[in-house]
Amino acid sequence: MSDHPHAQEAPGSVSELLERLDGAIDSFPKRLKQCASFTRRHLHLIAVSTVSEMAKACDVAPSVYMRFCQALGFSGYAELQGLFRARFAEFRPDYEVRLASLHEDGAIATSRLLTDFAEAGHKSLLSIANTVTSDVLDRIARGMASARVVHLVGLRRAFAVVSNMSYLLDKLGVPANLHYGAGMLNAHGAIFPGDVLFAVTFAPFSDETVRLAEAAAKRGITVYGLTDSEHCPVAEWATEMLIAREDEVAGFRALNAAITLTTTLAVSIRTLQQQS
Amino acid sequence: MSDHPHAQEAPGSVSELLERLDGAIDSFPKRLKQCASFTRRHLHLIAVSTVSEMAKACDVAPSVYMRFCQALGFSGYAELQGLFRARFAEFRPDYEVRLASLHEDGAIATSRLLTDFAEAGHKSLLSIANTVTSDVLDRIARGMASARVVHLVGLRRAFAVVSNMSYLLDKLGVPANLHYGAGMLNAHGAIFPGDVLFAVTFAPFSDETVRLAEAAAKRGITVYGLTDSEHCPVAEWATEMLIAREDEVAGFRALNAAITLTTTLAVSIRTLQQQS
DNA sequence: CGCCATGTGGAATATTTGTTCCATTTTGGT
DNA sequence: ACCAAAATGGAACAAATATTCCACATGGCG
Repeated sequence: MSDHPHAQEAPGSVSELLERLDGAIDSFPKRLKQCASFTRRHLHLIAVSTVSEMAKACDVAPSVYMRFCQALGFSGYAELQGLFRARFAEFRPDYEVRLASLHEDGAIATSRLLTDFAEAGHKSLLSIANTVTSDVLDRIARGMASARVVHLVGLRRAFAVVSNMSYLLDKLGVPANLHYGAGMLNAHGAIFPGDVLFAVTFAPFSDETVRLAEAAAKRGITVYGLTDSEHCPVAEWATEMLIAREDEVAGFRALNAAITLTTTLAVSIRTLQQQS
Repeated sequence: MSDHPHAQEAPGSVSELLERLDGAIDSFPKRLKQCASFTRRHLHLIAVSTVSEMAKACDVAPSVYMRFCQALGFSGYAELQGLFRARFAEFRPDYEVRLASLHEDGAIATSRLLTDFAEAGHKSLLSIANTVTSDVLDRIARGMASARVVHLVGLRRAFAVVSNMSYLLDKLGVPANLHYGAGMLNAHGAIFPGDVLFAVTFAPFSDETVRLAEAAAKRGITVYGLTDSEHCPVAEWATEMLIAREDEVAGFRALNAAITLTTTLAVSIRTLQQQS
């Protein structure tokens, strides 16, 4: 005997929310559609906005946004917002406990792992929208587009990121040079004035990457950095820094934020090329 | 004649805040030091937390955190928080309007790209949760965990995926062999019975990757494939296939789905190791 | 054309959150 | 060991925010 024809459970994850949003949008009246489409595109705002702010952004009354939340199965805005703030329960994550529970049941664990990583991915993507300002990205794109050669360095976990970047820059016709290997990073032999260096390193930071950034900066080369924490030592030598925080699952992190940022960077360069 | 010995202006940017934090931390008493050091390391939490939450995370009383804000020159927590929420004001203008003005300002175009790629990432992650069943993932994980050597092959866009996989397998102690380079893939020289091959290729499919999968399969090697479409020719030779559909933006695709799948795979292998 | 069902937004209320106050504890100097 | 100054945390108060309610508008259908 509920007020709504089909009383639903509240979505418990970002994925579920997105699915419900996509499923329900057609059956919504005008104003709720407005809410749905704006919210869909600006999920990351929910964590840091009040109902009135979201309502205003959607160009509806606060009470309408309230009904929107309820139409999705939430008790109200607070519960919806909780979904996006929940990640920060990583304060005292009882790390050990999660690890233990992870291998207690193998069959279930694998299926849970996938949804956990997908969820962590959603959150990482939200996080870059929140922490990266587009003007930094824009300045880096301009710097790379006009560089003589773009040097890429990233070891271990960061290597996938720079190798992807190398592929993208190549496709765009931007001269790029991927620095490989341990002990082989050679700033003096190959890096010249007018070049830029794009250095990627995640905590714990790779000494070699940091030293290459330092050497380049000291020779007057523009250095851009991509990392996952505010304490990256490359920051000291970099003209611009990008921070891509990744949510973790059982101590492992995927590379969603970093890959998305670098891909955006590449496409952004293309936009610049097309304008000139 | 202020209450505080040196009345300061409130920091107007995150950089200023950090400088003040670093400059003042030594002169702070115990509890304020706690606030400063936790806050320094978890700046990103401020935007989405209440005073009580921050205070609790710092292990101090809310009133202490309040004084901490004031010691930094803010009128209170709200003003400090404003610093981290302020940047989102730029999202307030109606979205449709911004769409039209895409070319007039580079930073706006870049910002639009970032939200588009984040959105594409969300969709890609949803897609794997919907199309990949965990038992396939589980079987691949078991196959890899018990292989003599895991051979990895992926060229061009897929290379970042396999190089990431190579890093992860290495970290887990799974013997892995990353096959590099064009024309150099050599099935006969290095792949032996008991090995498995993990082949990654996205449309348009790389001939060399497909041929290596074929050669391996014909020699009785177990082949696993990861791709982005049902029509991948590797499927013909593979024991198991993973399909990671990626959404595109302006003809470019990030690698969210593929990276998330492979990371899940790796952690899944670790789970198996811990059970035995 | 008028009625009912549904959608809408402003204004009232309840709840949460930020902020201040002050009694008590701790610290450091003599 | 004593005192003064500083720091601390609980509890009261103020402000902001979420949520509900209801009068009004709108659109479909007899």
